[in-house]
Amino acid sequence: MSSTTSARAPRSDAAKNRAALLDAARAELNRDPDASLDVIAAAAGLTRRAVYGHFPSRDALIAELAELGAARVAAAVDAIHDADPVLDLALVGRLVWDDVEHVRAMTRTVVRGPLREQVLSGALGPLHERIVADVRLAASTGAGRTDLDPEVVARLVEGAAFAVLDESVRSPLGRAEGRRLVVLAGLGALGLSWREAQQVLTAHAARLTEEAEA
Amino acid sequence: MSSTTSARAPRSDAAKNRAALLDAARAELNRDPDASLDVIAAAAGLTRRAVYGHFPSRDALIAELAELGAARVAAAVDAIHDADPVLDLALVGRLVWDDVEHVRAMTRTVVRGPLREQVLSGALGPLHERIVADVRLAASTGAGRTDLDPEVVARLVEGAAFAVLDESVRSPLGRAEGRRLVVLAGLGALGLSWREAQQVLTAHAARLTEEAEA
DNA sequence: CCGAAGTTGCACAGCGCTGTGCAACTTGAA
DNA sequence: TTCAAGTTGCACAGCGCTGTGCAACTTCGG
Repeated sequence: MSSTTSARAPRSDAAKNRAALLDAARAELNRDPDASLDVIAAAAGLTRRAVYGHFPSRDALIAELAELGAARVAAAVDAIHDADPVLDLALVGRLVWDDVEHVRAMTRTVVRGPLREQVLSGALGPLHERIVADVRLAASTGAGRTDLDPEVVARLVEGAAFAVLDESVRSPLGRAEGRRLVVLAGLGALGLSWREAQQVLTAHAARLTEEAEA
Repeated sequence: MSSTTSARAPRSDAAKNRAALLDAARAELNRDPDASLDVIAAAAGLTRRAVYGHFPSRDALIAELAELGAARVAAAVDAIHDADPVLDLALVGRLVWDDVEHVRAMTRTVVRGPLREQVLSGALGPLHERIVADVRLAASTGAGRTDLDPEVVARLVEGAAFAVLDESVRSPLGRAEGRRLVVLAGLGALGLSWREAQQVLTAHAARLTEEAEA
């Protein structure tokens, strides 16, 4: 279109525009992973040219977006722990899902794309370690599987979560629905039977399936 | 490059070159999902220009490759059945893995890319239906989970297999190793505990983990 | 040995982007 | 008001491809 910058504050604070760009990028890339800078800039009320005043390159913009998201997830997950490794794992699943669910496609492209390593071993590194620790602890208490290397099990748990993400992109899944699925799939990868997994879910419904309290 | 087409039969049968192109594409795309026609043609001992004598476009070449692969998988899986849904599912996992394991990356890009729908609902449609049927049957016999829609469970099972595929691309996994993992992950998604899954694996070792007999 | 199918080599147009350079303009801040 | 930071609009180069056109040439099949 004409990209009519009609009712728009073309410039006020640079910082504000920068934030607008990140927001727009989040939204547009969530809609189309290959959205061009033109589209993103327009959605932010700016010109493609102006983007280069804030970010050196398209990749840099996306990388920063990924970093921000990862940091947010890390913070959300870091706020809640539980001594029981099984419940802890379930909690992690729930928290991550809740934090990411509204940008599923964007998350998916980051986690399936070249940024994967950078993000997973960066801000989300501690999260992976936590999962490994949970898997190991669960194995030692007899709740989780002992037939595979904990590191591999952790990957499978993460993979199960990603599978739910895939599924939720393909066939739009409700927020609450996905929340349950993530937990069930994760616990399944941990080695629990489906009845055990369901038991965990119902026994701790308040923390696992209900909407946030505070 | 020089790409010296030195000791090469530049042309004999057209059909042979066509096959060579498909082979080369399989290999090159397995190495790099974005391999150009130049690279593929050179690997087949031909020129990029000659490719267009066999395929109307790059996409057509890749699509045909995907179709061929899917048909092969479908045939392999269709040759073996079992009345027990749990064992049947495990068998499917094993067979698919064995058939696909040597072109993991290529498989991954097809199954994660735009060809996904076309292939999964095409030659592999019956396979999906078989999985759904197994899931449903397993649920009715009490062996599999009944807490989720069979269609969703089937997706999770497939997702678990894809997760193993992902893992096997990232950290090179042995053929036999992956075979076990696929089965275990699939049965986990079906709702079995890790002990039950292991039991299935050892109880039917001949058909599930040992190398092909005939 | 002849014709046709198949191949080569080259040139070129096109695609949709990204990243830059630059002159002109707008706006915030002092 | 003044100045600089920020923005716009435009033009342009570049990228790495894909897909075509065409005149040679090579080889197979008859």
